[in-house]
Amino acid sequence: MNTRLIELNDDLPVQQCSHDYQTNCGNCRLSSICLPFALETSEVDALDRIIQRSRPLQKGQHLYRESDDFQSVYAVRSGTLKAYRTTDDGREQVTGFYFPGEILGMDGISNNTHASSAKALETAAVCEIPFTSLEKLSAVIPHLQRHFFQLMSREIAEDQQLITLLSKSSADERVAALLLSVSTRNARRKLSATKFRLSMSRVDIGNYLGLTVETVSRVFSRMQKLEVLKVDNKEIEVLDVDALRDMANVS
Amino acid sequence: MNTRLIELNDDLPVQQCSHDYQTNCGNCRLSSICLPFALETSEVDALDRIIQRSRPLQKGQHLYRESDDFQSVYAVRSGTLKAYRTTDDGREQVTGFYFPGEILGMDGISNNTHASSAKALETAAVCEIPFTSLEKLSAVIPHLQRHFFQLMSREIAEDQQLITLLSKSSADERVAALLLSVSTRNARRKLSATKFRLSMSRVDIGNYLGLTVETVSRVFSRMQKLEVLKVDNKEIEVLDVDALRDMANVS
DNA sequence: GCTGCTTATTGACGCAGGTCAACATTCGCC
DNA sequence: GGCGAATGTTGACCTGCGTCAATAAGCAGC
Repeated sequence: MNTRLIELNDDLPVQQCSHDYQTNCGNCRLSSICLPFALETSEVDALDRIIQRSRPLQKGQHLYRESDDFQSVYAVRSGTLKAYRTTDDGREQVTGFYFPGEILGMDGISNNTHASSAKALETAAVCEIPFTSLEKLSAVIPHLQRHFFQLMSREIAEDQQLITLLSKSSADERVAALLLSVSTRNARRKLSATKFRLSMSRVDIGNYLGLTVETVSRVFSRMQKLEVLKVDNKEIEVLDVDALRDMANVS
Repeated sequence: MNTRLIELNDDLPVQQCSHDYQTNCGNCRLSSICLPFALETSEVDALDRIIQRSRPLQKGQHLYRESDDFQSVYAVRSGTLKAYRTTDDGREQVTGFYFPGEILGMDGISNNTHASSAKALETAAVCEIPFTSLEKLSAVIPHLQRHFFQLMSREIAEDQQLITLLSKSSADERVAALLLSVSTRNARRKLSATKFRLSMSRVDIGNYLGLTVETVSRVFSRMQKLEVLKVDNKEIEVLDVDALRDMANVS
């Protein structure tokens, strides 16, 4: 199995979309999230040369699938993706959501095989970073090597946080924690921290948090009744951040 | 805060213990688990030179603590350690158990601060691998760089498996999965896959699996009644591996 | 616009596992 | 070896969330 190239539906008309194919790392407004600060211009150019940009994924399309050959990691340029695994008995587990500037696919390095699948939750564009090229470049750009070690380490730390959430917290705490996570990640991209659209469905949220759809829905309703949130389907407005923080049990 | 050196209780008499301080990577019988196969003798020697071996940790001693400065990752030489985080409201979450040949501490790379604490569950010896030295060496030994990317990726993949376990599975499934994990890791070290001593307490097991002590205890009793296990306190004998696999829902 | 399909909400009810409590066993220490 | 503390087991009871079911609201395709 090999899906090195992004799976594209060739039946689609080649539409002229708003995504900028000409963007490179040097002028990308996400580079502050995606790249190490300390990189020099020449180094950014070297990185730019190995990165492949391709046509956006449509909603529902896969970027890669579990057990595909691992060739690349990916940086999200626009849209949202979810990563998920399928258990032996056929159930799905969402392991993460990925927003612009974030990197996914790193779980595939250990076996040369993707350990999870990645699917676009809405139209999404990614930068493909072939891993062998990245390795070679890392050996000569110390900052880049360090950056990738750090990115992987952060993924580990975040997974551990999710483990704690799943192991210890009530339904309210879990949903509150997810909303705060989305909120801070929005803020990092200079978007509103209090008013946003959840690109993922209630099913995905529940799956990610280890809850049923019904429970997620009830928590949203409860939070709305308590005037912590204003919920209009996928549009969320956080009315009381402090109350939300209290519910998530964080300081 | 800085605990670069392993925290030792200096009140203890300097005992002559059975651990071999003279071991190096070249003659370590764990190297097949711990190191990449493809390393040449000269490369192993280079690695050997940066590794620090120190006196064993006593049961209960910390190797590092959450929010300590990150300086090194560690390879377990003997004994078992647990990694855990403390939540904002003071609860503990065990995030992993580490057996001989396994590497821990990698979650500290991203912030230069350990994201978890590590504590010896019994007398344990570790090899300390200063991370900056490792980085420099990785840049000149491609196999080593790849190996560490793979190790971190494996940690991510394993955490994701735990996430799935916590999110979806019943108490029986969780305990069965842990026992199978211990069993296969023992087998990798040429120890018995069916008869072993659990170095962790029931509390730690429950904490790791998101269950209470009582539930863990009940599952053990149930499995004993079903003649899947023979349980004598920490001594476990797996009587029916297939049944255990069934309970864990794996093929 | 209408139609059928997917996604979200709400209510009624049941159960797996948490909580509390009593007791048993093991372990560290003098 | 004996004593106290820590750890493990078992039972009775309770509750948060899952399950099932009915209904409502979005949404894509025509």
